Amino acid sequence: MGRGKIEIKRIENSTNRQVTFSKRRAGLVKKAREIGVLCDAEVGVVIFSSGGKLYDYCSPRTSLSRILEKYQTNSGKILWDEKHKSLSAEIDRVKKENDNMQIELRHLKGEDLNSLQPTELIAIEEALQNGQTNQRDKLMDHWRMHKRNGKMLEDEHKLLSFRMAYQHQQDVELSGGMRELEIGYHQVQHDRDFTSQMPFTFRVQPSHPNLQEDE
Amino acid sequence: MGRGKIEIKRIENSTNRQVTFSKRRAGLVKKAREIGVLCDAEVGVVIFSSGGKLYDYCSPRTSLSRILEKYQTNSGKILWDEKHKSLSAEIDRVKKENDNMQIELRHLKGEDLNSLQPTELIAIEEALQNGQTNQRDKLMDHWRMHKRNGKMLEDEHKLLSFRMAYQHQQDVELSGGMRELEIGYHQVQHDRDFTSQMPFTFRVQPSHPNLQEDE
DNA sequence: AGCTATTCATAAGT
DNA sequence: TACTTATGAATAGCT
Repeated sequence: MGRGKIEIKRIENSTNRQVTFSKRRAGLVKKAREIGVLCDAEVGVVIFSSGGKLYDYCSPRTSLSRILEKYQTNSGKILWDEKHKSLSAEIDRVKKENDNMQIELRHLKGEDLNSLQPTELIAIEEALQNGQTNQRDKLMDHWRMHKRNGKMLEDEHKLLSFRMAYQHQQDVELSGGMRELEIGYHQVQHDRDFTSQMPFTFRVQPSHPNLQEDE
Repeated sequence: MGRGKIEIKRIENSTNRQVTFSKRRAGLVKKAREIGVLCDAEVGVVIFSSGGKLYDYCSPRTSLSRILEKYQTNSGKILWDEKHKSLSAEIDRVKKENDNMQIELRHLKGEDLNSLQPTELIAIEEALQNGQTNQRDKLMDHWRMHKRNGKMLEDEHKLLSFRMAYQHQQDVELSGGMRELEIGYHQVQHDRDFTSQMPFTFRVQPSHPNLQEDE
């Protein structure tokens, strides 16, 4: 119900997310109010934005505390006793989530790779490649922006130039490191099915160390 | 929003009221779920039908009790006993840790980079470079081991060869993308202090697309 | 904050 | 009770 259909998943752009949050929060509260009036129901709504800010609504003639009390009675649970258990469970859950993220982070940083299979290593490669592409695009954006605005400070200029030159050097070294592969590659070439699947010409780039400097 | 417009006031016909209640309750919960997912919010909804029956909803990764607890903390309406406070504090601590890791992960994967300064982007670059080096070493280990043991299965052989050739291609492409930098680099060369710090000869590697194939 | 083109939710009808 | 559909609402993308 907008100019386009959207997938129900976290909105990555934080401005859009904030705007959508405001609009939908208003919509949700309106709906809550309407069902209360139309159907003679009691409704309580509590919303925490991702920034932790609290918003709430409850039908007139009552209060959230009263609704909560009624909730306790009706659900047959005593919230405050239950809370204990649920808090502990919550801690466990979040800690587990932490552990998983920790592992993923380690892997992306190249740690604890020993137990991994080639397939898993390749998945990591893909993530890294992807991250690298995005990061470089962004750094290049900075470079271009500064250059265009002509207000790149001396230090920033140095930093960015140096850095991007460094990136290039790293790429060349990585390329070089693959030289050993040539041997293996020739073996592979005998396999027609495989070579026909290769989407590119595989060629090692020599560094041409004897080219003259520019000036 | 139906076959006709309706006034927002109590529906007198009890059958209609009941039907509308069911439909709108479902709609309300759906909206609550959506805002939670889209905007990364925590939502809790409590509804009592006119008959006094209880319905509720709360976002996944939390519980109604936890939401209510947070509500009370935020609204300052009820005092908590110390034990619960400390549990809550623990949760907040762990969740914060969680959020930080989430952010770091996103950054490494190249997401949410817009707000970052060059310095921060460079830190990410270093982590990625490092991870990449380690990951490739490890993959290369697999390759070598299999080759030495002579027991590389056909499929594994293909996978590894193909992958490492792919890596090389990616490196060449990354190198190519840096060509624009030459202009900026020449400016930097005038700065003696800086160039003397550069630990390498920076030179753009052309792809030599017109080289002949082997054999 | 407003403005629409669109998609969505739902009041009636079956 | 559940399904269908004509309509009014909600809202995503823009400005």
